[in-house]
Amino acid sequence: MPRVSSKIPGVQGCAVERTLSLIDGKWKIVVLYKLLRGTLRFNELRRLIPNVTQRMLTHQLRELEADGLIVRTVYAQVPPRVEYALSVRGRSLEPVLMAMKEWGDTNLASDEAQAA
Amino acid sequence: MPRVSSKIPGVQGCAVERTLSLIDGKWKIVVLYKLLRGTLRFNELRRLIPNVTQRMLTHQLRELEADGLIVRTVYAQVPPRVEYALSVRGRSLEPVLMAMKEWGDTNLASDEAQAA
DNA sequence: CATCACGGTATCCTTTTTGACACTATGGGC
DNA sequence: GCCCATAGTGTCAAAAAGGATACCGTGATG
Repeated sequence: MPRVSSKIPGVQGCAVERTLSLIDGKWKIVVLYKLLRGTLRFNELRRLIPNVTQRMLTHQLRELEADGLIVRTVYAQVPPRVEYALSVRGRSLEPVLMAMKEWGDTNLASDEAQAA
Repeated sequence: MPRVSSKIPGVQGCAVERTLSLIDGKWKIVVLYKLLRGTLRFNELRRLIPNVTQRMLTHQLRELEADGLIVRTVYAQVPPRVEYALSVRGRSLEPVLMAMKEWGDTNLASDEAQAA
């Protein structure tokens, strides 16, 4: 991911870039997507997202949390119980996710090389 | 960037991920942004995007072209003249870019740590 | 003759990101 | 006593992305 490019604040397009930097990361979007439907526990996410490793999932969740997009709730139990949910801010990303989904659905459907 | 994660097609959220993979890359979004306003030549883009190196700009433009988002037109002149413009497909990304911009404008404005 | 602008390439190196794999603590079930 | 599940962490290594720098050919300009 880009991870914020220009050090100079105020550069045009900065908002877009910064937004992108928050949802970039190989699994973040999927995580956000899954969470749109409701709170999930760590291993539920793991099962919903095949191929993601524990380390990666943890890492992405930590970044999403640090960016204030999700909320992590730990229940002091044994066995541990940790729940992840979208924060208000995270849920506000829904239009962005949806715009991307719609674009993808109509523009990436079945074919690959369709320039214009 | 993620660059497409799951090999298994049909995974939910795939469209979003693939869309993301197209606009990821440290400068792609800025390039697309600049091109929303009209055709630009290589060095015009360079001047509009401070900090980008020639190598990076070329690279990003090539990927955008390969993905069918922009169109590259070479005029057989000396000195060379190469123009870049959004393709129809590229322009159709406008809602996505705009959704990201609006989100960024309202959610990243001035502050950083505002969880919820 | 030397220099500039154009639109790149080629090469090398560093940083960032991702992945594999092992390991941890606790309590319950068999 | 041994294994399972939970929700991680730590270490190491590979791969990908990004950046710095130098170079190319041409024609006009000085």
